[in-house]
Amino acid sequence: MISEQTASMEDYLEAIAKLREEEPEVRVTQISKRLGVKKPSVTAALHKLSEDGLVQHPRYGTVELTRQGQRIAGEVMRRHEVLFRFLSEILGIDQGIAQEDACNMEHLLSPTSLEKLAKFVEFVLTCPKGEPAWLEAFTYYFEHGERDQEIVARCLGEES
Amino acid sequence: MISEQTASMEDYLEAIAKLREEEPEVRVTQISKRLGVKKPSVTAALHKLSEDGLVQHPRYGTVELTRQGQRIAGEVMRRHEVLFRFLSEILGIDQGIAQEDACNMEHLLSPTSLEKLAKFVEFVLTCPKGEPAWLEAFTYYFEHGERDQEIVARCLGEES
DNA sequence: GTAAATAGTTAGCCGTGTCTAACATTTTAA
DNA sequence: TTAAAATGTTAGACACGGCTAACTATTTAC
Repeated sequence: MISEQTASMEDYLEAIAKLREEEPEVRVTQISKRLGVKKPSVTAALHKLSEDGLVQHPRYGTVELTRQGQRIAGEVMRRHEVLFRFLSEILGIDQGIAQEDACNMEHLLSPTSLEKLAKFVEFVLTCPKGEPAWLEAFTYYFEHGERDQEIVARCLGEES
Repeated sequence: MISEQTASMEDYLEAIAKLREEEPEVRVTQISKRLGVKKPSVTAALHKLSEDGLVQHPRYGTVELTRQGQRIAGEVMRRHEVLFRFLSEILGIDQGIAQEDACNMEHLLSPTSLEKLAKFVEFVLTCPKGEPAWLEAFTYYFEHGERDQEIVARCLGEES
């Protein structure tokens, strides 16, 4: 079966893809360190991913993603990226926490929500004149617990 | 240990709390139907939750949340609510999908992100004159793939 | 070229959460 | 009031994903 990877298997694919970007060879030890799991867990995971046709991994050898594996890893990374940017750049959450939350949620976001969220982030961050005023207004609101009256006035005034 | 419920355990607590709101008595069968799992799974889960002091459940009897259980269930429901409103009311995602995604992610959102997101939703949806213009602009952008020029003009014009 | 260090695997365990099949209890209704 | 239906539990299995201990293979350095 190809469909329905568990969250963890996606984590492995993602880790392998990222390591591959950094180094020419990916080995069990690297994956182990990156994910913070012991080496036997990596071996077991690679075994499973091999069965599913997502990685190639000769005994005692280096790890390569198959085309399928690359595709899935790419999707996971995209979900991560979108979530991370939303959390950090729009909500203004600390990058460390944003990374963590993105890591946790990246396996669960539906395609529908992903696309909407991606567009939303894009929409906000590519505003013709930099960040829109309301984002600044949100920061104020978050920090002070109430609206900045000047911005409210503008908001009301712009009603067509 | 009280800390660190798995996602599933939180699902059970949430289901019990919701059922409790609807009916005076909560039984294994109801939980089973609501979560789409078989009854032995419910029994097993209740056993574990009992051990953790989160539910009370006499053999063959009805299920009650302890104070602790209620507290955790409340937190889960809050996370669900915030995520759901963000997805459905701000991103405009179909309610069914929004419920599903909220269900999946509600166990993973950090407190920091939760509070930020909650404020964000509140900020957007309590705009003094109903939904702000940019939300409408986002819908347009999502549907047409480009900005509504009139709204862009307004956005640029409002720069102080 | 061989011994030590490093890398990787296997075997076997644990905890979580699910299932089915079989059994026990409680409720309902004839 | 007792037989049938509904409800709930236990036992035993499985998949996932993690761990340690012990083993094997490969690499490095002397």
